[in-house]
Parts: sequence; C-alpha cells; structure tokens
Amino acid sequence: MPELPEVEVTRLGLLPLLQQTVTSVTIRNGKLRWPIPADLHDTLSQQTLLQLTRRAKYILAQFERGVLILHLGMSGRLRLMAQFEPPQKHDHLDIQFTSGQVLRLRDPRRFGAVLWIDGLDATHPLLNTLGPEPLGQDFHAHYLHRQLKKKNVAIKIALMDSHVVVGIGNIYASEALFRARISPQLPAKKLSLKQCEALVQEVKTTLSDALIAGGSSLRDFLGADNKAGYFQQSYFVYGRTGEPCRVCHTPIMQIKQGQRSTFYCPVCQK
DNA sequence: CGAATCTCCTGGAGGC
DNA sequence: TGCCTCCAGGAGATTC
Repeated sequence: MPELPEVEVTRLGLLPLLQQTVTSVTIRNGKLRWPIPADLHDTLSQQTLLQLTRRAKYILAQFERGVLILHLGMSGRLRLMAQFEPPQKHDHLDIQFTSGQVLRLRDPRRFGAVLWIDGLDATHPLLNTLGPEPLGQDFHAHYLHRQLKKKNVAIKIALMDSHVVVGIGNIYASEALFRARISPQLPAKKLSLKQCEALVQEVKTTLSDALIAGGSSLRDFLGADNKAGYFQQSYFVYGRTGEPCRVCHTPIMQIKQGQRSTFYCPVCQK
C-alpha cells in the first residue's frame, strides 16, 4: 500500500526519464478509479517529459502541453524497464520513450488513476482542495492546532483528512500517534498545542525515516523483480494486534475508526 | 456546511 | 485442493 514515502521514492526512480520523448502508449486495461484517457497515445506521443513533481500522493509528470497525473491507489506500482518485456497480469499501462525505456503501471486492485490535464496553467479539481504537505514548512503545530479546533472527529480521522494535511495514510496515522503518545480516539479539538507540537514532529520523523529507508532501495527500481520503492519496515503498532507494545509490553489494541483499522497501545497513548 | 457512510477492486488468509 | 467468506485500504462520491 503506497504511502507518501513510497510515492516519493517512486517519483525519484522516474527521474531518468526527464527530457525523454514519448514514442507510444499502450493501454491494456484502462478501467482504473477513473478511465485512463483512451486517446492518451495520441496525446502523449512526441511530447517530452519536462518535470516530475509530487503533490500529496499524486505524481505529476509535466510534458510540453500538459500534465499527466499518476496515482498508485492501493496496489499500484510504477516500474522503469530498460526495454520492453512481456506484460504480466495487471500490467495495465506502458509508456514507451525514445531511449527504449518503458514506464509500466501494474495495479491489481485498480484503485489508482492516470489522468491528463491539458495545458500548463490548468489545474485539476483533485489538487485544488488539498492541505499542506506533511514534510513542508506550512505544516506546523500552530497550523495543526488551529485546524483541529474546528474538527468534530477523533484525532486519527482528522490526521487522515486531506484537507488538514495530505499524505498520511492508515499506517502512518497509527504510527505517528503512537510515537506522539496520543490516543487515536482523543477528540481532535482537545489536543493541546503541546500535543500538536509532538504530533507534527512525529509525523515528520515517521515519514522521513521511511523516506530514507526507501531511498536505499531506489537502485531496485531498475531491477527486474519489481521491488520499486517498497521497503520493509518494522512498525510500533500497525498490524501488531495482541502483540506486546515495544515500549511497555501491554498488548496492542485494534479498533475501527471510519471503517479503517486503528492500532494503538492503551497504556502509552493518552 | 460537516460528518458519516458507501464505493471501486483483487489477492491473501482463514475456515471447512 | 477447492470453495467460500472476510478483510485490507485511498480518497472521491454520496447520503444524512
């Protein structure tokens, strides 16, 4: 499940494609979260890739006449191949470049998205209402405190709300709250400024720790076994229901919040 | 408007 | 080994 660090590592892995020109696009299955534009081949052919940026979990590939938006959803993986290889199951999209390199999207669950924005000044509704980047300077304790004051939900729900801050998925929401010693069930509006300081700090370190771990696996991006941007990590609470807390040895609890699993230590987190 | 719920999809795990 | 059920989840769409 690509979280923000995986998306960023994926973006970094695509950088070798900068200044390359598209020769062809093959859509094998365009039925993702939204349909892949059927005319993407005609749109992208002969266009040069100028920039690769990221906003939230969206990878933005800027070409000469517009922007290709890529989202990995739950199970999406982008892989860069030195040359064409026979596609396997769930390999839904290929973008081929003049160098012979092929960018391939595999997404078994098809929650991902590939969209085209025509024009360079154009914006997209998907990107318009997003909160600040968690690793950016705009995400700080005073901002978070102010936002949470108007939220009538539990802190874990608020932390995953992309209007508050982007890029914090289910795993890192639980992890950051554990590290900040805050109960996921605490009403968002009850967090003190001090708790917001701790939480912002832990969100940033949790994400950048994962980013650093992911950076070391970057070389695999060009490899054949498709480990692109994915890395093993040991979690404090996520997926550890019933196992002893790594700090106090109390069994980790699992609850549902907003149809999603939340993991926490009932003793360490208040 | 905010909050809660629904929805898309497939692979993997567990039960029998 | 096969079949069934359940679960996982990003985040926009829908409903209340």
